[in-house]
Amino acid sequence: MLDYDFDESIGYWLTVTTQRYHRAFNDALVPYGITFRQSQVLGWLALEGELSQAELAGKMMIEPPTLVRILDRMERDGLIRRRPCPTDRRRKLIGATAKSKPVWAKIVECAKGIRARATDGLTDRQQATLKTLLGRVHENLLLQPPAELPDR
Amino acid sequence: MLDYDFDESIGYWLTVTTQRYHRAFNDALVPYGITFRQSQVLGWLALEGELSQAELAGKMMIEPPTLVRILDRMERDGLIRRRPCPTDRRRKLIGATAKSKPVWAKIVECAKGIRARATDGLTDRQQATLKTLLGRVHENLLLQPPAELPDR
DNA sequence: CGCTAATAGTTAGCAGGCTAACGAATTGTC
DNA sequence: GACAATTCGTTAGCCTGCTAACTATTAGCG
Repeated sequence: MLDYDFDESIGYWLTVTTQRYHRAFNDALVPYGITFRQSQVLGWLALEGELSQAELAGKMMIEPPTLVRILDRMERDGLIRRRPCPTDRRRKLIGATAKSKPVWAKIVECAKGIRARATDGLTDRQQATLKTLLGRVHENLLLQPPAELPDR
Repeated sequence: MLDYDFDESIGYWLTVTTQRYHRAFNDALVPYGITFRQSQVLGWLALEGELSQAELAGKMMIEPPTLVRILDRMERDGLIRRRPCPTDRRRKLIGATAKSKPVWAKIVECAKGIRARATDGLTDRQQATLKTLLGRVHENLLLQPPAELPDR
């Protein structure tokens, strides 16, 4: 039996921690009928104003087809609006509706609450270290996989 | 406009880093026709031998209904076997098939490769710190959410 | 013994992640 | 100006995550 201890792996800890984080976030958002990803869409729109789907997908680091259905649901629920771009008929501009404004206020509350829970007992310095280390791992994995060696 | 900077949030870095990790892992496993979660199933079976679905779900930290379909696909592909438990007719014991053995060897290779890529440039001490901090965040979020205050 | 409670696995339904492939529109180039 | 390459949004199909609700079985307790 080949041994590989999942418990010792960075991947294991990334997986379970992120899963917990998303679950906590989504649980906290249930009363407002919204999800983690949907809240992130509203977050970017609040920061940047109208964005095309490609721009939004880029900022959220997800693929465009993934975003399409998230936006479909949000449009169905009246949280966002798709508007044809006046200068490029391929593009659609995504904007937050008036209905989403009060929801966004609640999201910020939830986000701060979850963050406080998540970082309980960690110093500011430790939190900064965590972000730095995660950033490094992220960057490492962004690079192309090592060139295909003619292995075997 | 309420401001909440996603880029500064621990949740943001957890999300994007874990996503990259899973994508890299899944990409590396494509040649073997298997996924990250499926490889984890084989990992636990290699470590522990036969397990019931509830035990397996517990170790993988996912809900039983999520595991059911993962196992359905693995059974369809001949990687695992479901066997009725002789002493408890509710339970089914999950075991790895002979066909999965060579696949498991490949998985270990992939896992080590991804881990090496992910931790490139990090000292052993930094890797340990990362795991410790992730463990703390995970533990924090495992606790019940703060008792419902009669807010508003 | 018998009834209730708890447990194991499943199904259904929803949200989200990906790739491949496609039509419509724009850009670039000759 | 016309044709190829690129970009944008979408659809289809697969895998993974959750909760709620169901069946079958076992455990607990009077």
